[in-house]
Amino acid sequence: MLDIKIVREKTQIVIEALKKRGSDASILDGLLRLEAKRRAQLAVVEELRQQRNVLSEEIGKLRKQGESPSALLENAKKISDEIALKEQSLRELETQTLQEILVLPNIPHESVPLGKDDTGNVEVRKRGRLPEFSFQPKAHWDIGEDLKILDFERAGKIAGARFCLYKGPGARLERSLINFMLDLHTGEAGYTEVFPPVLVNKDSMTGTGQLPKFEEDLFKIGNDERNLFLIPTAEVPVTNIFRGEILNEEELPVYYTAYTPCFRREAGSYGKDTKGLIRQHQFNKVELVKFVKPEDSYTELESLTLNAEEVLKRLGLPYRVVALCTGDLGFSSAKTYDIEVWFPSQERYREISSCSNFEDFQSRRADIRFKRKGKKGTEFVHTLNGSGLAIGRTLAAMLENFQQEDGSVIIPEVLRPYMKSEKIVKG
RNA sequence: GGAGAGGUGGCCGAGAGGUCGAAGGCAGCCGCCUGCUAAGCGGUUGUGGGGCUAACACCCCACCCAGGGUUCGAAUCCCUGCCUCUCCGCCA
Repeated sequence: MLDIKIVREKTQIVIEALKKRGSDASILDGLLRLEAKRRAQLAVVEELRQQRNVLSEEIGKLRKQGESPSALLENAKKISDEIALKEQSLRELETQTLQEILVLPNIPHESVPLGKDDTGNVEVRKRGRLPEFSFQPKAHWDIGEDLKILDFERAGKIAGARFCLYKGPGARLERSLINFMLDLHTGEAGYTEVFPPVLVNKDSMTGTGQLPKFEEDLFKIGNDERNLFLIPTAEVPVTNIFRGEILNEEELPVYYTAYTPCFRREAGSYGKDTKGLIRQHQFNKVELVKFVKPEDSYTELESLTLNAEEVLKRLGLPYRVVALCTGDLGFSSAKTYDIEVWFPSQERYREISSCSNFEDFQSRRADIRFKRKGKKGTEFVHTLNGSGLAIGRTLAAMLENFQQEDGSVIIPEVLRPYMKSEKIVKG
């Protein structure tokens, strides 16, 4: 959420930001009008409340002196009734203003390249050698089915489309990747491992920006009055760990890493990646989340991205890093790097991690603040997160990049202690 | 699922319809005193919003888990929800 004061006082900046994102800046008009009304009404209500307070105090004093306050009572009653009335309309204005401001996207950082869609994204670096094959490389779903480690058909029977049943070395590989990534991040990189709830309430979803705008992407538990949602990413529960809290300056930065399953409706992506592990309703992910001081957030974004890249480096998977342009930037993000891994069967890079700095956009929504030593008041922390990495996509990329002509798949060195084997073979 | 207890400032803890943003203690900050460590003494220290400012100061409003209600007036009374604790039952 943007600061209403900024929208009010630095409207031009917000208009520019919306334009850069390709959004219609005229949506601000209604908000500004509402906000003006809201403040006027607030002044009215506060003025009345003051009058009431003065009268009430007077009444109290008279009572104490044993005199009758009946003359004042009538007036006080009248003012009280009026307050109730005006408060009603103030509440309505507040609700409307909040609704409008919650759907405004974040302001892109000045370093974000201009562009209107993903064609405007800028490649920042490229690492690893693309594999060369003396045969026609297969798609990961064919490799997985031939090795009998991925069973999409039976998953379809159990749950439906966009689910997968992992078996034998496939299931073990999934687990190995989770453990490898968590071990890596909790090592030198210094992240603390957390394992959060994967069902969360509405406030949490609003805190990180999934609600109110993107409800159709979420699975909702409908037969329970708590109205919980399945998380689409660990970002939600982990960022909300500190919702409504004030941290001490010395506690920052906080680095968390979490493995969780993730659940997405994938509404509106019919026909996209219908085969394979790329787009599933349920998938595993190891997430990186940081809470930092504002002045550090952009160096923290660089290091967080490097932490995610390290996984691919150690696995030996070729990848590139892309800076998303203003038109492709996510709703809550001020700046995002996508990490994309090479898929030989598709002869292209596909997103495997998205590392973002949200600045104070999420922390303002979620009310996560910190206090500087010796300074008055509080400030919002900056939050960041990135996948480190999406497990299913990593597994898919490994199958494709490390496939052999005989249909087997070589396990990279770093995973062998987890897999207890060097190779996945048929049978 | 059943029966109780409770949620107050950074922490502990009073309060019980009026002058309570909230006693007291601890912690923190400022100063004094003391030639050791320590102790002692005085003062001070919440958050958000609005107004006015170049800014500070200042003024006002709100906040004692959350949301409603009663009342001229609620931390205090009533209702609902959430959370925590104890006991019983059930359960991976």
